[in-house]
Amino acid sequence: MAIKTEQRDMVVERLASHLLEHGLARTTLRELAAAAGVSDRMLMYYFRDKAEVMAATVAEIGQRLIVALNAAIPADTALSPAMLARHAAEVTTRPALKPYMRFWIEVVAAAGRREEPFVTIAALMMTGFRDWIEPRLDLPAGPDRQAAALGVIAICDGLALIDICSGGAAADLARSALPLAAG
Amino acid sequence: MAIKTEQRDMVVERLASHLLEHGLARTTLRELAAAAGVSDRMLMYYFRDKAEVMAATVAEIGQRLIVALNAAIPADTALSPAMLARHAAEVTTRPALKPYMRFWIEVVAAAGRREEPFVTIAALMMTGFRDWIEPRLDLPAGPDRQAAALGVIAICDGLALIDICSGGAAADLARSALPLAAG
DNA sequence: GACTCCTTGTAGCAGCTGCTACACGGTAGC
DNA sequence: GCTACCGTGTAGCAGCTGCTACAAGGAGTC
Repeated sequence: MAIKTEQRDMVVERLASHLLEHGLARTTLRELAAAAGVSDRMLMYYFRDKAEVMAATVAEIGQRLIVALNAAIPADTALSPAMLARHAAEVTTRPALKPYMRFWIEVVAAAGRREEPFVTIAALMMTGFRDWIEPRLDLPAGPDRQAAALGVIAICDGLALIDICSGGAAADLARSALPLAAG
Repeated sequence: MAIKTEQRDMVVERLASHLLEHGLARTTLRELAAAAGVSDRMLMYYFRDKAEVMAATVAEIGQRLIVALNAAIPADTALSPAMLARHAAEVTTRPALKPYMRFWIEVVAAAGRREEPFVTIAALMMTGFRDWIEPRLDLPAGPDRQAAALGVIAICDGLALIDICSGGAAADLARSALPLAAG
């Protein structure tokens, strides 16, 4: 039993890196198995089906993103919504985090077409982001702080979309214009 | 020849409605053909390959979105970036336009994984949005106006993402917090 | 040594994928 | 009437998809 769970964890780690690079869609079991260094037969031994593979891998990627965010903006930070948004947007548009944002948008797109397990995962990850942002805001807990956290998320995600379509320079422009556009 | 182009146009119109409802990914030629009321054989007669079908259909959907936006916010509008963003975000979160935003995010996700024809189409559509927003801003043409247009797009897209993951109420909350979060 | 169970390779299935070869009726031009 | 070409249906191909049946190696237990 130990071998199985250990192998499973290793597979998930490798798959996380692979999906971050190659995207969520158009993945086949054989491709995933090759990327994980196992046979597709074994993938179905470690996991019940493909959906379980994807769910575990996306969860792993979400965790990595949270870890990266923690490293950039520690838990004892206390900023105004505008300052945190500015800081978070600067972090999420860094080259190191761009693959995560690209991947996150793919998850949302899959959730938008009501495809499981992505509907569930997207909602979970959104909750994770809110729980990460809220304690870093210098606001008392409550509806206003929740709304501010959602505002910060909307800003980071909107900039990520611009970045994908028009590149980093356009995203920087958009970021500079946000105070004017959202005022 | 006339019949062919007429049929082609009709197919594109029907496919646009179908894709808006069912999403961009996981579409097969046979499914598309059934939705268009023709045989898959004919689909490949009207179009060179599946990519051409998708490109034409996505372009049609983009046009419909622009038409809907024009109806809501006419061309002779002249608003401050903040006011236009507020107005545009209110429009794009309406139930009638939600499918378009959901679809747009799917296109961006496909572009993010560098999948043609979506890379090209996403860039084109982004340009279309900018060209739609800029003349509706009460700013002189120039870099500042371009940046402001990008800011408006980032806001609308960010809110669309929130809407997909957490629902309309959360998107409304985020919208209300934007002045605070982007200040 | 016999037994059991975890782990793994081989082989393959049924269904779907994008796409195509081929045939054939209709219509326009001469 | 003949030819040429447009439009369309039938049938199917080669490759891929998720998933599985079967068998067997290996380690531990008695």
